[in-house]
Amino acid sequence: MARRKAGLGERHKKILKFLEKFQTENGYPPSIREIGENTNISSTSVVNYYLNQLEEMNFIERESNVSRGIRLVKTLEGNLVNAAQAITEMFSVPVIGRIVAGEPVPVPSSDFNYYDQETGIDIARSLLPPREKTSDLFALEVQGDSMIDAMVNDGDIVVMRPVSQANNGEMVAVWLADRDETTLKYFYLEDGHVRLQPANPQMKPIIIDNPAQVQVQGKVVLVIRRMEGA
Amino acid sequence: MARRKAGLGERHKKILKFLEKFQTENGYPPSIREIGENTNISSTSVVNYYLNQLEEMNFIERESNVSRGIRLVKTLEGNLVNAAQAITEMFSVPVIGRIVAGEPVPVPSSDFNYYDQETGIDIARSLLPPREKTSDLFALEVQGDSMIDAMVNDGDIVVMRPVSQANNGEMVAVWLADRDETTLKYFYLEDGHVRLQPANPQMKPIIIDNPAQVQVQGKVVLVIRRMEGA
DNA sequence: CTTGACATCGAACGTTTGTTCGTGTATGAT
DNA sequence: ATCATACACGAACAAACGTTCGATGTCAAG
Repeated sequence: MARRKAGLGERHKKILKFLEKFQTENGYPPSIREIGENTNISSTSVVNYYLNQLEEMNFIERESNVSRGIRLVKTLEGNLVNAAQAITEMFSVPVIGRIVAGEPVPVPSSDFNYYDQETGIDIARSLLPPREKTSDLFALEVQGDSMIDAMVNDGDIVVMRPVSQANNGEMVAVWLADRDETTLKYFYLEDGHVRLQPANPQMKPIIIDNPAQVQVQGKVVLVIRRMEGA
Repeated sequence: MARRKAGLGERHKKILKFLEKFQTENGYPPSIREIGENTNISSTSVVNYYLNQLEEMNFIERESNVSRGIRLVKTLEGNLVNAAQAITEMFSVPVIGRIVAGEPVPVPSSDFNYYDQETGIDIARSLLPPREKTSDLFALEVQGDSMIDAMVNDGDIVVMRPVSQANNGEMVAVWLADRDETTLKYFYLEDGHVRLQPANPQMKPIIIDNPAQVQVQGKVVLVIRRMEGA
């Protein structure tokens, strides 16, 4: 057969693809024999030969004399596999519904089992402050243009934590019963009244004299806007 | 010693924490002996005993007679470890600077080596359409209130792909030389002129008669807003 | 035509590794 | 006091596993 050009040959690519697939599906790497079985390589020494080359080319790292001691460093697509991309570094938040102006936020009850949800949105842990807990979060999709003053578009995903009391400066979802309206605003309790400050600095705040009329339903921790057709 | 209440004992927790830590650091799970060595359990059968219990409680899954055949299902914090949280499912985009109204977008040159960047933002692959490539993306942090009409706040992270030509309906960063201004708008080329449509539906578009005056610098694929103090 | 590099392979070996067994202690229930 | 269960442990064993060796084939360069 023709000599290998510098770079990946067919067998390299097959092995690399299999490594990614196996690790994704199983949560641990394959053995030398499993790699061979799935790439039509009948000899463990040939698999070893190719793994050594993938290591030289910085696609993987190997630990000597360790079973399944293969760590992906770079994918076939060229993306670095960051050590930070670990089990605890990404999590799913269930998208449990829509947020619209005319209805209260559908805050899940505390015993709601999110994990049955098929729809969720994946979030890198590093997008939240280290002290923020990742449990109990839920996400809502914005429907309509009613949250413009919060700088939030139709279709945006708002990730929230259920709270019933807010601290000053936090962006919260509040239900204003006398207006039949949910709104997203920065919350300030000052001099016995509530100031709900829009994110858009060109808009004026809502002043609520009776704080009891403000039902805080959740605190916004993240907003994600995906571009349609991007 | 006292009988175990239903739920996790001290040794369960130590083992679970070690599993998370080892997998994060090594890219593959530990062996029974490595678990024992790091949790002060001198016997492989005791480690086996506890792993079986963790499996019963749905924290892990095990493959019989497979070395390092342990798959984390749930972390100590209670988060599900999703199969989607795999090597290729999260990646980093370098945050290479700021986007401000008065300067062109600092589009990186095509041979820029992002991976040396220490600052990056982690993004779940699932936030982008499946056909969107993850290479070549870069991120900018918005500085100032000048992108309000794009519904983008000071401090938001805008993830972009360098392009010099846009398709209709895509949100792009364009540099308007005659105005000395960068703006984020939805791009439409129609009847020989360019319509730059703000994201805020209450604002009017910019009409540019001479399309040559519109320098498309990048296409927005994602916007992320983290809440300060969240 | 010869040589060296690369690729391929089976076999053997020793180490790594998980499972099983038997034993002992402590505790709560009867 | 007895029994059942949980917890703890060392030892032994066999299978899983990675590495090494020697052999063979192909191809490009000289």
